[in-house]
Amino acid sequence: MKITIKDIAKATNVSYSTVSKALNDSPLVKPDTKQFILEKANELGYTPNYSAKYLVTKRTNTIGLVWPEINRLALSELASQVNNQMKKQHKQMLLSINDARESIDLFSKMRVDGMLLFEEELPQDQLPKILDVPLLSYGVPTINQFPTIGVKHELAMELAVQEFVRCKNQSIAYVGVIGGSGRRQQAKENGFRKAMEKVSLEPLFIQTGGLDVGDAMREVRDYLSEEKLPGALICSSYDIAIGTYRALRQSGLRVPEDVSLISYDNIPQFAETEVPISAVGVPVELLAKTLVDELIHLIENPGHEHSGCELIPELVVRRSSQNVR
Amino acid sequence: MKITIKDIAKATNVSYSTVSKALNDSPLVKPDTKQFILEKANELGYTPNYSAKYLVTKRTNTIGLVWPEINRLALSELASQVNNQMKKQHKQMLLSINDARESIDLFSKMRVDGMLLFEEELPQDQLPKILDVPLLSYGVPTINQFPTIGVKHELAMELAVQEFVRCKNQSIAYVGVIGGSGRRQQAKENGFRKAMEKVSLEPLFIQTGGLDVGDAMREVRDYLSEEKLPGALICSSYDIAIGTYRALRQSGLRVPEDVSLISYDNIPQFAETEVPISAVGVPVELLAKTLVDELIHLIENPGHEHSGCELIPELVVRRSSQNVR
DNA sequence: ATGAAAGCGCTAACAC
DNA sequence: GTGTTAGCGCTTTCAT
Repeated sequence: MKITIKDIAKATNVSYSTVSKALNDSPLVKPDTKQFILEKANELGYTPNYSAKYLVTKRTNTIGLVWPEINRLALSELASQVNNQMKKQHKQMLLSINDARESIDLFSKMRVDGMLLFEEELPQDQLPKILDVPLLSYGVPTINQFPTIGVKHELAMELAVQEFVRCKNQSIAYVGVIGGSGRRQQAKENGFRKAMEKVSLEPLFIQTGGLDVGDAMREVRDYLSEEKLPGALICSSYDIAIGTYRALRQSGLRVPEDVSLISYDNIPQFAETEVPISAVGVPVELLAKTLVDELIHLIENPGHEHSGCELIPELVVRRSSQNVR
Repeated sequence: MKITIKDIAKATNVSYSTVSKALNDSPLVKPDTKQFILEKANELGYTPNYSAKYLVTKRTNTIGLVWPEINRLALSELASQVNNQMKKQHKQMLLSINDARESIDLFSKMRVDGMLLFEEELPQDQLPKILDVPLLSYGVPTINQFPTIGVKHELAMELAVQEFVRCKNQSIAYVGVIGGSGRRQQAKENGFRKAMEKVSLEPLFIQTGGLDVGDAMREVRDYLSEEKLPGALICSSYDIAIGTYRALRQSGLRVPEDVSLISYDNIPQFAETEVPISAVGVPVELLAKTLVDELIHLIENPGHEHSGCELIPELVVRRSSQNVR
């Protein structure tokens, strides 16, 4: 049924090793022969078998992206940009949207060249400790774990808080998952606490319980019905910001006239909301490029584990925070 | 470096064929031996090599999802539900977010058991005609192409138009890509034309040019600045609906008081917008289940190609269309 | 119940 | 330049 190089060999009257060389564009094959073989291969509808190839080369040229939480826009944008970067490096990227354990397991068995992990709910220490495949995590760097690219979340939160303070906002709340198990979320929350401490303000919190747009919308709405709303909100992600905004609008509150907003996640989509939303975070292209470069470094220099780094976030001011109280 | 069954064989003093049997839980191996081998394998950190396995079994138990447009929420929800269904069927799902040609190519070389294609911009006839791997498309069924699961788009548009008519809306516009090359979008557009014809109303159009939230927001905003807005809008997808809604709000228009809205895509997220949005479409779980069942059928009954079917859409009325004019 | 050996499709020495 | 061959890690007859 399936065409193999042996079939091509038969059809062209050369040995199958010559076919192999021709297909791999080896200089050891006479151009005419090569040409002829290639044509025949095409004609027969030959599709190389990557499994067989891998078995001898030990390279799949494929990397796996472990991405359990598929519908978070900021990560979707990151995934997309990572994919572009990978293409530039001639690596194929495959995604798995099962939970981290399962995905890592599958990719390991597939023998991808490397893996990228978007950390979310699952604490890193629940993952397999030893792995034969290099894995780079986008999360929170720690010792004795996978190499990790992180973000200086404390600095991000400082930038946001300082901007609010500059605009004379004293009453600042953090909207997001509080006390959850996801390490990126924990880091943001802690960053906020420390940033508020630095300016001697009392940190306020709105617990969303989850990371979906709907979680934020529900919880902010409930909060509004019971408590006095702070004048300034720092949302922990794009989706949280969208949910928060919707809840505010439902209650007739205007942004930035009644409430100022700054969100975490530095992605262009914030410019395209009803009211453009100010944001802090590492620019997504930079994040993508760093992740890809670092992973490829890891693949090509095994053992050379430097445990990762933390990138510098930036503040992008848009309309949602433009109101001096 | 990497542990193979031969290493386990050595460590347990059995032949590697026995190890193979033990690892595959064959009844031909004595329970004690099996147990011992399994323990040793675990201890050594053995990870099966799927490539080698495939080479002999011709099964990867893996299906590939070709999904070029990653940040469309409705498709992201569908992908997620498809993944769940696959898990139930003990199939691993892998995604590729490169363009359709490249993704299909990669999955073919990987010899996945089957492929699922979310059709979008690329017309189906630009894809390879013969494929050794079964491919099921989510798009618009046609003869002489891949088997395809579609939607009765005309009926969907009828449901929407009729609902508007029932609420005394005479001025109805379709918001989406007009005259594009994507077949799903074409089908929606045509469905709208026919549905309007049936009720003898003049079809109006707002061209978004693209499928992103931002495209819709920009174009609807521009439209508003130049033309009189129709009283009722049918948005072609979730993202288009969100963009449209944002543009309306920016212009101070209220939904449904000033404008009524019904969107294509039957996903639960429509209940969680600022104003819950009415929608038509095949319920996403049904769509997911049908796609998975049909693909598995295709894999297990090669040659038995029935060219696909069109599912029945449903109307879900929410607040965005609840205004009798 | 266990082992020996063939072979899946391919690459990479090495020989000619 | 081209052919021969070993072997990658595994499953699967077929012997024992």
